[in-house]
Amino acid sequence: MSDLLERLRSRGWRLTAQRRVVAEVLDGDHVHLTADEVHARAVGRLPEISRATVYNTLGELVTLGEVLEVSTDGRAKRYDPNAHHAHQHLICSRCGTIRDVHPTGDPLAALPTDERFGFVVSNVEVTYRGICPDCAVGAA
Amino acid sequence: MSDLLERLRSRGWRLTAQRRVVAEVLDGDHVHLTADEVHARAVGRLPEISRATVYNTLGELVTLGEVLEVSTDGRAKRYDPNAHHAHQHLICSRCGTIRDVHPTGDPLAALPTDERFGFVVSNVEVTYRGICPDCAVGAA
DNA sequence: TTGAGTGCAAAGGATTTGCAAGTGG
DNA sequence: CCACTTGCAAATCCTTTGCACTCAA
Repeated sequence: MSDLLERLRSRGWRLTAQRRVVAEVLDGDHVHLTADEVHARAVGRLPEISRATVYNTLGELVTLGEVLEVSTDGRAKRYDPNAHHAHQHLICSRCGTIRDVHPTGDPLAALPTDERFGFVVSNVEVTYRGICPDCAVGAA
Repeated sequence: MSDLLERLRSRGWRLTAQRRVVAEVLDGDHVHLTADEVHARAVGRLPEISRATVYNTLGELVTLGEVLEVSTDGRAKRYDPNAHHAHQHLICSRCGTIRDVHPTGDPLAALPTDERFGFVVSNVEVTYRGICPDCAVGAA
């Protein structure tokens, strides 16, 4: 559902064809794409869109808090459109697939005050790594 | 205490001046340096050492499991010499400083079986983000 | 001795930037 | 209309690579 575009518009975000396309690409699938993959899909809908614009737009969406940046161990960052639900990532070490999983409690509570060293802690990222079922089958 | 070099030697790691220097730099401070920072400090002890060698060596140490690669949100990876103690990271969103903190329980246990989607989960990374005391003071 | 390790410089991939031209509100 | 966006290409940053040379074991 594209309440993403709604939210952006109501925030006074200048809506251009390029930006709409990027938002739609992110909103469509719930996979976690790299900037380049977003660009590739965007080109399918709007052939003239440039890579720079995709980067700009993704950067803004991250700043606005509508999209999350996920740095995997590999090189290219991935973008997670699911920023409004607290969730964590489960990454396959072999093929790189990312799945969203949902925490049971508040993971922030796991850090006791005496381990905070005076930091004001506002956020936790939790990433599980393992082998996905598909890769487990394919493994030697 | 450089049992790091001990361990490496006993694993049959070919010991060169460059490798020793890199290991010493990592072993010395418990900060989390970028490859370039490691190189800069290594140059202090061994002026001819090249960046490529530092990258090679860091990569090997990671492969050997002696050092951990930490991908922060920024660009350059940081290297964590504290690979033998289970720990998590507390990162200052403003200045990028990384501190090690120590988990109370096993964070792997926090992911229930029905949230594992058939993955064989072997590892969790937990990263807390916030503002460190120094930056809190400096903030407007 | 001799293959593993090194340095250099050039290649590589991901992302950013400068600036002229386009366009949404 | 006009400040904000875009596209393009070149630039930048981090990292890897190819290859001749060196050195630890």
